[in-house]
Amino acid sequence: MSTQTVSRVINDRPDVSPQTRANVKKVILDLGYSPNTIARSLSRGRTNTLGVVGFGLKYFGPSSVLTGIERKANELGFSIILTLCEQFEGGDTDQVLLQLSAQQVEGIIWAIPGFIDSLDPSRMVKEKLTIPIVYLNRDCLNSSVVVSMDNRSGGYIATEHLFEQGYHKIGIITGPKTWWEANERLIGWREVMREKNFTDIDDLIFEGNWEAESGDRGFQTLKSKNPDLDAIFVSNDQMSLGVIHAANRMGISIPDKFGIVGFDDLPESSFYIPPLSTVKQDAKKLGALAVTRLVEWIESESDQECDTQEKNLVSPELIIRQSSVREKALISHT
Amino acid sequence: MSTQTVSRVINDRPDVSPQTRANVKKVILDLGYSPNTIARSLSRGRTNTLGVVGFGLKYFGPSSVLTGIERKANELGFSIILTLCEQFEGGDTDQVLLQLSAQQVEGIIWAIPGFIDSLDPSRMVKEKLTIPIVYLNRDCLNSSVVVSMDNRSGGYIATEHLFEQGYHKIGIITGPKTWWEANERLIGWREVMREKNFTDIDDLIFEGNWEAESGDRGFQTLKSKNPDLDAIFVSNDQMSLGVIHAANRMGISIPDKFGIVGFDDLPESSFYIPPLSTVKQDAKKLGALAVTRLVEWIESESDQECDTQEKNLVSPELIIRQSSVREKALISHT
DNA sequence: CTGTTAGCGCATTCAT
DNA sequence: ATGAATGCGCTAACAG
Repeated sequence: MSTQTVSRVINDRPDVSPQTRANVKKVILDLGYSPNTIARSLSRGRTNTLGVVGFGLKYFGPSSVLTGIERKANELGFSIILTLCEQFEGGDTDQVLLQLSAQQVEGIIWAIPGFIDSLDPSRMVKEKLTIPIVYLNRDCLNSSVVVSMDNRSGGYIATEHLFEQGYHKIGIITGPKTWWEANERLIGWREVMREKNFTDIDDLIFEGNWEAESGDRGFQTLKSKNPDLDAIFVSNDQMSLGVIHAANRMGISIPDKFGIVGFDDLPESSFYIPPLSTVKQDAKKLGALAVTRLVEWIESESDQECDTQEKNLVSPELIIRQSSVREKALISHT
Repeated sequence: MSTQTVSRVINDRPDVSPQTRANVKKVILDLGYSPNTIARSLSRGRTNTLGVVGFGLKYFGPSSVLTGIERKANELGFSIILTLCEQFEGGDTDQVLLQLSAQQVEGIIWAIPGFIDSLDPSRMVKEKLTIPIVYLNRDCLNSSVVVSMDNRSGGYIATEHLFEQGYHKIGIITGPKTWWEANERLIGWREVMREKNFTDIDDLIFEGNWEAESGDRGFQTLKSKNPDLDAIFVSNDQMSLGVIHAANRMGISIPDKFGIVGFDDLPESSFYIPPLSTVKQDAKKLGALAVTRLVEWIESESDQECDTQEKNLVSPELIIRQSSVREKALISHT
């Protein structure tokens, strides 16, 4: 019995007699044998492995993205090698990319949030690497494949909703301004404000840091600068909680005197007091989409990088709960 | 120039002349060459790769554990292949283990929460596999290496604290009773109740599902069964939020009329209203510890499985905020 | 249908 | 200090 025959059986090749095939299968089962993937990869020149570079799993969004990535990759027959860069070690990102490349991943998902002064891989390294890289949640300007949440539209619908509910002066608490996502949400807000003919809106903007504590501070700051402020679009749910906290402490009732819309739709945000209206992003879907695009690219073999940059936007959805609705109609927890 | 010389340079072997070494290094840099890890693994018989099997990243705990695992593995020079089993596909776990083994991981971290009717790998497969497996957060009874949070002690200190604060009748909202962690926290609570000479405590127990919504239901149920109930130990922070929500709706003021202690210490739980007292678990540390133990085992070569089962408990810490403190002393958000 | 030959890229062992 | 031979476990290409 030669190794080839075994190889054929394992790979379900047609050219084996049913007899031998059965025999081989039986022995494989008895021995508990499983083929060495490493050797197979070396021989085939394909690893069926994807590299994922993330920024940390502290927040719900990134965790969901990763889940989406893993599930979809698994479904398509790819394994995931995970690397997390929590701290901003400059230049280390090149190292990560090189390492992944050395491990022969067939493609990379770069899920580091797009900073303005970013810890991106250097152009030099990127050009040397021939592996497909799909970027997540960042600017579309360059010539790479980028898959993103439509943060801008999210900011827009949130703000628009607040106006529709009869609030008159709407501030924003942003994420750190170096983050692409934070900026996009801000732009969405700006668009609505422009349409409503607001000018001189700088005093309506507070830069938070994604943490609840900064939402608390943001509310105080904005409210003191604008006593007539009656609503805020808050760029994530954690900071929204901080806002609720501060409003509560200051005796400002939500949603009667003050409206809030958050961003993310954490599982628990429907249990805030009051339940939080928010922009829901389907991060799992985003992750899955990134994998789909990446695998398409890998499978296509062709070196053509980007064809459809515009199709890679995932739309968020406005979830209306009590924190932004003055009428007493909506009380159910959805 | 033979491949050997290059190999020697790459692996920092001493027996190369400084001259050639410099040359080779230069060329490597110019070419942007990096060694093929796959081939190296095949040749060396070592992959420097760990397999991690998780259950999902929906909650803060598992995400933090994974972060801890990745960071520590990276530090020790190991890569991580991640597999997530979100759904209970029975028997599939064997598949996962086999797959990981085929990928030649040098060890596995099994971070699937310990269910009673568990989706554990089958004994058959486990015995065939010669790879070290470290289990996370589960029972210590068997002969494997297990690294866990000390959930029991967590339940104990939380409950004890509530009594110390002058609450008299203390219920518990548990996680799903099939989870080992949920059970352990319950046991901790039971111990205190026994010490306080409570009998017939079944009506003080409500089984939740980790979600905020079940905390809400739990509070209502327990309160209606026990009108004199004045505190609950809630087995995670999300459910605690549900409890706060329900209490608020029913006009029961916290902490004056009712005390709550949660479990986890989510980043935002200090911004609940009121800020939540909770049992903080350092999940990153737990993940890191699992990796440390696993790598020790791998490096030790010896087939001796477990030496120090008892050392692998990580202690949680009680964080006291307002939800369990009647005096108005503590108002800071820590 | 089955076996033989060769090679994936590297590292170990032994020569030189 | 360097090079040549050999093998890791598997598969592709060809031969029988």
